Amino acid sequence: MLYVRDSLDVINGKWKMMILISLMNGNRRFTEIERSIPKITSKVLAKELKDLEENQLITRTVHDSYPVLVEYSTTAYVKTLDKVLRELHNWGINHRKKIFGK
Amino acid sequence: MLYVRDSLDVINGKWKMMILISLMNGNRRFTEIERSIPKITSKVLAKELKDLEENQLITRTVHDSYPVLVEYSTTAYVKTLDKVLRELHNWGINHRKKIFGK
DNA sequence: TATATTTGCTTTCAAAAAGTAAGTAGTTAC
DNA sequence: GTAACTACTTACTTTTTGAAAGCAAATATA
Repeated sequence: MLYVRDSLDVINGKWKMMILISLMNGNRRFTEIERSIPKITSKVLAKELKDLEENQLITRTVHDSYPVLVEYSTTAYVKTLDKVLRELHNWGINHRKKIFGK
Repeated sequence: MLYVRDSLDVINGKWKMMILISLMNGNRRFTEIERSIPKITSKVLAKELKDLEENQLITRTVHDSYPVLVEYSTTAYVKTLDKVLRELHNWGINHRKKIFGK
């Protein structure tokens, strides 16, 4: 289990996974993403997006149109997180059952 | 991916997973655990152990011996996290390869 | 034309979390 | 008697988070 630490260093945090999932669900614009994640604030979202970009998990594209659009999308690399996310999802379902009964 | 949030609420944080892994590896005493996790401080460890206990992921047993011993161990429930941890481990290996090259 | 609203953020200030270092009570080893 | 170990706690500093407001440019509404 030595390498769990390495994973956590990248994807740990209250929001990173949720942002990745939001992007995988097709949200691309800043405000879309913000609205898709309950309770996140724009300051935190802006910061986390920068973080994720630095870690090459997402890309930020500015479209030179009128009005200027900024689009975020996941890189191919994020697909490698699929299994992690699936297991977290499964465990979440399970845990919810345990806590709230049935 | 709706339930990832529920999982994160419980096992998120810089240290929780590492503490669970340490316990799964056989460490049971406060100081053992502390020594097994680089850079964790006793204050943070004490707090996280309380958290994990409240979430019923670990148990704390005080042995009324001389000297008094305190032992921590994971509950059966933690076994359900096995897959999550395994995937995080795998991804960590993979990520390390990507960053440092093979 | 004037006002309101949207987008993609940034700024300011307050609160919470995390880290650092030292301390403590009891026990035991030297 | 001095030092060391165990399982923490306390006091203080630094970092991170959060809440709220602001902003420039553009578009929509009245």
